[in-house]
Amino acid sequence: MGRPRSYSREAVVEKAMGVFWQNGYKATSISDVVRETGLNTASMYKEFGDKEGLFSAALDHYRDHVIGPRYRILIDNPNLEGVEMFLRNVFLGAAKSEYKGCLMMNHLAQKHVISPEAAEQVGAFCAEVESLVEAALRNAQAEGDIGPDKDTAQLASFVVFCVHGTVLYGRHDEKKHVIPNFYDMIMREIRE
Amino acid sequence: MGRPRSYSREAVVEKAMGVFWQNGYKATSISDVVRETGLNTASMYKEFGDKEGLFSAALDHYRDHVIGPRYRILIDNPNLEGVEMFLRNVFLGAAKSEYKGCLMMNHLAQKHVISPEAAEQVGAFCAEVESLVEAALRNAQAEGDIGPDKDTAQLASFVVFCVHGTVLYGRHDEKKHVIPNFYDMIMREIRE
DNA sequence: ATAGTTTTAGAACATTTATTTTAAAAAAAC
DNA sequence: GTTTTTTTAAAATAAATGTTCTAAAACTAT
Repeated sequence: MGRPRSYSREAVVEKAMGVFWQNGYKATSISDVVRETGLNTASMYKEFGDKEGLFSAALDHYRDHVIGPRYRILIDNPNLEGVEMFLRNVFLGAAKSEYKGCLMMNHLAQKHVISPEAAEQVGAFCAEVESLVEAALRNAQAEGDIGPDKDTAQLASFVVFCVHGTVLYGRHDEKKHVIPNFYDMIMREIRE
Repeated sequence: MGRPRSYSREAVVEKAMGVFWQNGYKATSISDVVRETGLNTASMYKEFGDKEGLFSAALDHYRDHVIGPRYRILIDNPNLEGVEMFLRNVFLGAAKSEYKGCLMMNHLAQKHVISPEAAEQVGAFCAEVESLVEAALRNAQAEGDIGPDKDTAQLASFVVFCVHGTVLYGRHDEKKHVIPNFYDMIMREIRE
């Protein structure tokens, strides 16, 4: 009952995410978001509470709709083959994308610019993806696909760092062509 | 003639750099800088023109006094040994540092938050350090210290990415211990 | 000393920002 | 059709921000 809302929450979050991704938290104003989403200020605040609430929703959306799907293949194939497919996808996809960096990683160096809660979200995200990779690597080790002497935790850190950091460096536009080659380097690091 | 200034430009830039480094450009207010440096607003604007001018001076200072010295050893030893010493220093030093990331890299994902001129400065910096590394690697190749099939440009990209990006990831505090091990991985990548 | 020059402290200004309020608009319930 | 409920549009507010101005302070040269 009551007047029906004229917006879709998901569409709004999707667009807001784009603005935060492009500008960073602090450099994004509510006006920017309002302009981009078409949603008015009052509804914005009613729906998300405040700017931080909106950012938090954007982070969740990023996890669930941008990064999450890319890790799907690793969840379905928690082994060396999964790692391989995952990395191949990531580095081929990244080469075509806009190189805005990883929304989460971009805010890793700005932990005290965002709220403690958002920092927590970012930290949890890093831990989560790293443990996904490590689980796959541990299985690979158990199956004898990688050496028993390999430090899977360290390798997982390395992989996540490369995956979520390379794209950032890729923003330096003329270096785009280098990105896909990271795939070979990383796999060699895991295998040999 | 005239009243003598009560501040040292270099000391001011040094402190301003620290604030920008910690917060990022947009999240740093002139008030923050004034509070931190003790310098008053008028002198700030007389000396640097505006906020962008101050940030530009901070970037220069970072290049000349923070990163520059670390590359000294590579300039003096433009060969494999130089690369080795450089990386050892960087990764051992980074393990002890504060993990604020690389001031320049932190702004790579925020190119249009800062001014085009500052973006230019950041880009030039990346190109500069990369060509330093590549020069050393090319010499190493000429001297037969690394294989003739190695793509020195690509390796240089990889090294710079790791050097200036790892520290960023290192901010994820509990992973600090992983950082020093990157040294081995990178050297293996170069050598084998 | 006085005049001239530059820096300083801090008030002043204009704009932007995050957020709240007010009143009209659009639907459902009775 | 009136009441009730929720959303909306836009004005209003309050604080923060980038920048400029004013007048006093601190020095040099004459």
